[in-house]
Amino acid sequence: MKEIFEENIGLLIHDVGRLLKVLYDRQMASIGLTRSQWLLLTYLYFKDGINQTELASLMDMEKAPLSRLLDRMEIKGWVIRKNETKDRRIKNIYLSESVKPFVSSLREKAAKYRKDSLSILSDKELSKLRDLLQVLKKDLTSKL
Amino acid sequence: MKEIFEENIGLLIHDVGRLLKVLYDRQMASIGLTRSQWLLLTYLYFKDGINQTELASLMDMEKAPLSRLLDRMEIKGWVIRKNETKDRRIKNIYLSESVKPFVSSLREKAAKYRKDSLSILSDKELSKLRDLLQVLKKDLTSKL
DNA sequence: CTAAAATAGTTTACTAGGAAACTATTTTAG
DNA sequence: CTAAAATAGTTTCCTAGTAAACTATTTTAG
Repeated sequence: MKEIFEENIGLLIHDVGRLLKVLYDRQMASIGLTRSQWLLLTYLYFKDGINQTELASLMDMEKAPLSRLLDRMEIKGWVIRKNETKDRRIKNIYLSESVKPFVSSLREKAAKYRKDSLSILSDKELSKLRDLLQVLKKDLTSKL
Repeated sequence: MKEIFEENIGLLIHDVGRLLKVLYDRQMASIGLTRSQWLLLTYLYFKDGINQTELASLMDMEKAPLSRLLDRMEIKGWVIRKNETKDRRIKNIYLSESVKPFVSSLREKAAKYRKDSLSILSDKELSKLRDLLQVLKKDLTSKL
């Protein structure tokens, strides 16, 4: 009877996503950096100074949770919000100076995790999986 | 630069899972039944009277979030907790009488949603995707 | 120029998940 | 038989997501 649920792709995706997240968070617990937080840092690594609306769109998330994520990161001293002078509604987000030197080593750690966590699949399988997920994501996004 | 993230399978899975959930919840909003709640009902449909520990294990979730999910469902009158008389630590979970007649029509609705939401992929692709996800889930579970 | 609309970000209320500490009960070891 | 260990479920604290209402600011239409 459990088979019924193991056939359900939606649930499988949900479960695999949850497992990847839990394993990631455990691995990185020592640094105290969750996956969402890592993702934020990585975006900033490429787009330092981006504003919240653009960042939310890039990260495919709503502005509300991003705002709270930034609160937590700001408290930890990883990022800084700076008001734009020309348009005072806008806040630009920067990696804090103290964190910058660590980001690339964080990225290495995350890359290693990523590789390990998916090592059960061959390169060919991974690329097939990626293709299928990209098609699905695009289609689902259009239905939103 | 966004490409870097579109290649990241972990994030893709996360996004697709989120999208499937949001679309499901929107579709079912009229019934007021979220996906987790639907899943719970479906398990009970097959395993009425199961206890919480077994249910948690079947649903692949911790007992704590299950307990809270049951609280919400009990308030809505969908399910009932009954104490086991032989071992008073144990609580068995039942579909409420008023809900039983609706569960199979809920299941039909959910099946239709499931089919529609994945219609962009062919049967062959879906079965490939399912296979890959199952392998991944099994491997990740073993790493937990 | 000013009132209305749009935009950027925040707050609040909700569901949902994990981890750890806790209570009540039952089982087990000595 | 009793003290310790194990088990079932709950509570609390955290992160994270959606949706909707809100504030402050800027843009736009008349």
